[in-house]
Amino acid sequence: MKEGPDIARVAALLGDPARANMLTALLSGKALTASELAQEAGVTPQTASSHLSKLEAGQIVTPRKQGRHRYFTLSGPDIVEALEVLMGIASRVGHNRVRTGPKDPELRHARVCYDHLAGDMGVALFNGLSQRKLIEVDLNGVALTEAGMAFAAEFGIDLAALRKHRRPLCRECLDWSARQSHLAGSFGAALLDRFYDLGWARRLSESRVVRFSPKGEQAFRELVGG
Amino acid sequence: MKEGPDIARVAALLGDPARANMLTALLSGKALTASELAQEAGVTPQTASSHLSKLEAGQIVTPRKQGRHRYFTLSGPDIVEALEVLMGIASRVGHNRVRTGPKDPELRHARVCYDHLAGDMGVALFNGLSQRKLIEVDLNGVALTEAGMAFAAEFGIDLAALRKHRRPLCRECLDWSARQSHLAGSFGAALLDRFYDLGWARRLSESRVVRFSPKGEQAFRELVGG
DNA sequence: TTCATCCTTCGATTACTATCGAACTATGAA
DNA sequence: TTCATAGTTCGATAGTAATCGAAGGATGAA
Repeated sequence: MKEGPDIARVAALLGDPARANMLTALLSGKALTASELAQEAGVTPQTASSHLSKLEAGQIVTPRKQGRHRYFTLSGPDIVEALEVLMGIASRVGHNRVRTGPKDPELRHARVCYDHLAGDMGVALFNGLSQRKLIEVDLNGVALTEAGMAFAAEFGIDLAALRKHRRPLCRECLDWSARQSHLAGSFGAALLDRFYDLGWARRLSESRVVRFSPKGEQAFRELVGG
Repeated sequence: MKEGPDIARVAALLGDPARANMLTALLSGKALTASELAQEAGVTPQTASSHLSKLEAGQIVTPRKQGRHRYFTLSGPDIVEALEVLMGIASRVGHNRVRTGPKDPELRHARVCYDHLAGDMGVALFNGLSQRKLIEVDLNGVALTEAGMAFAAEFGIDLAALRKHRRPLCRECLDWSARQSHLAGSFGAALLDRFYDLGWARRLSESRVVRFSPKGEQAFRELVGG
């Protein structure tokens, strides 16, 4: 008997640990099967199935059938945004999990977090840009500086085009392997795209690993180190 | 035993109907007392007290003691953002409440939603800007057009300054009295500020009502109608 | 001091829902 | 067909948390 859109229903769907684990796994951008999600969440397939049907009914995830598998993805950019904001709040208030990340050293080094760079190199990128005063961190979050805008143009990123979309240019995203921030938002995504285009790195198929070429890693170091 | 920041804890705090009602009420930007929040949520003071201590422990709200009252506010801009995103998702998937809004006709006409204009005039503003092609709505949300940027400059809004902050320029916010969208985001807030500065409108103290002067309303109509 | 108001703490109840074992369906492989 | 794998449905259990009545501070007013 109150106002407006029903926040509680949506938030409750994200508010169960098992479901939150599944959704966090889907933040990688990869479509995952019900069994994979069950394992990610640490529950049995039956339980996962129950959760997934709830998430599906609430239009948080979208299923796609393929053979005898059902692949799930997040149902839209607004879901990604919600998860990112919630991660930001959670890390601000100190609600962190104990485990520090995946064992695979390649994953820890450089991987995709939805559409931007995460892992040690993601953190290095964030810190490098920050030290070079291309981005600025304050209480309200992250933003590009004047110098950062000039850099973007020079690096081949069309900021005007990015601004056409609702998505924030810069967002801080806490890295669960390195326990530090890396850069999300449309600018973060655009940077990774440029790395691909420039031949610095490529994404391994069927994995979240981003592999840099020796030349690419060299160039990257100059970018963040200089 | 999983990764990163604990989304579930935060989301669960927002996922209870009573708490969600309180938080939605706080979106007005006004500090509210525990009793007021209890009434907004439709629960007894004891229950509200329990909820509020949880929200406080989770750093979702911040209390301020004044006499024998305790005033609560949302603890940061990230909380506002989270609520707005969740409202967007909820309205997208059709999770809406039954009641359509406050009875007070002045509140329905024009009121503050945190820091931007809501109510019938908020909706009129959104539609007017959209018809004049100053803003553009697509699947990903709302964005300023080229013409919109020119308009902003002319109207005395410094977009470059707004872009310094993380907050998105434009965001759609569902209006619970009119059941239509109005404009949130830093641009939406800046517009309302200009209305104040130009003397078109003022905010009644101790209320969410925005009262336009006759001349102001006239000018507003030209802005959105032309 | 006495009283009223605002809010909290305590305890008991109730209702919900996450969980898993067991059994069932559907798809693909041999 | 027969078997294995992926996923779902059902039913029972258990743990959790929302709720409110009753009682207890704390603050301000008279």
